[in-house]
Amino acid sequence: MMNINQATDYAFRAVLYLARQTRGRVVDAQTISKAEVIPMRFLLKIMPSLIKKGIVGSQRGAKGGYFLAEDPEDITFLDVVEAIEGPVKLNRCLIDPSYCSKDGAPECLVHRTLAGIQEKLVTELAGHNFGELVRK
Amino acid sequence: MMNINQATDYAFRAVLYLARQTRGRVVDAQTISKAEVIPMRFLLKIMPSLIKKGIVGSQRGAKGGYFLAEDPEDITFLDVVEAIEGPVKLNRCLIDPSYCSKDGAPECLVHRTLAGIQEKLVTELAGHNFGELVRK
DNA sequence: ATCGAACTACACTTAAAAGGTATACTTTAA
DNA sequence: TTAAAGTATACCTTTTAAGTGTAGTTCGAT
Repeated sequence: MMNINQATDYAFRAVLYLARQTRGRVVDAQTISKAEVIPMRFLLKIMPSLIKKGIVGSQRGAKGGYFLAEDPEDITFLDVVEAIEGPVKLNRCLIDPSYCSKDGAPECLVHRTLAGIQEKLVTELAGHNFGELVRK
Repeated sequence: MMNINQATDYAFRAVLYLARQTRGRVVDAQTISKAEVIPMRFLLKIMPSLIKKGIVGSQRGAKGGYFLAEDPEDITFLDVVEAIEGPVKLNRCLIDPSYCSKDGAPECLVHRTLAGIQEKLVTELAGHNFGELVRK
């Protein structure tokens, strides 16, 4: 069914929430959790992935929280997907040919076609950023 | 990670195999299984889904097997994906809003954006057919 | 200094889906 | 009438998804 997972869906919404704040504002997890209806502990678990990717930053301790680390215009849907799920791959074979039961046969037209479709998908994901969403 | 599943991958290859035969030729499961390196019992399990969609036909009994029920030009990647996995949906919310923790709020820009991306993906999948692959 | 608010790390649990296998049955050409 | 071949259904095992628990660490405020 080809879907993004729940964690990514939550991440999109958390990033959009932060993108809507005045630049640099620090918001604590509970506030985001309530506003975006994301289970608190789950949010706390996925934020580090966004941090590692450089999308958000965090401040620990009292009055701590999260803030956007980049300009919303520079954060694409692809960035968030990759932060949470790793590289997009329509088919395992496209990343690791050892998964292919035809063993990465270069003549596999199915996989070559999927590779082309995947490229279009990646381009499309990279074509939407959070600045665009904030302005809507 | 957004991928199609193994069953769909096998289905692509089975359909391509049949598309490469002279039109209407009946090929039994074991032959397809061996040629395309697809576990026999698994292939037998997924073929009925292709039949229900009208992509392939079957003949039971001795000398039975499967054959392509349509012109390869008329069978798209989307057809096969939908036969095996059902409708493409990047996010559960896009099919069933009750899954959305924000409960299908029409103002959910994330989901609206994903809907647009999904549409592009569907178009792309529908843009590749098996006649094209056979000619390559 | 220290207390508590807030993030971090990591392990655990539960449920669902993926992937595959087994058994029994039906159809049909020879 | 029999063996070859697809069909139906149910089962099993492994992996992934989604979420929770526990024990930290950091740091602002007092």
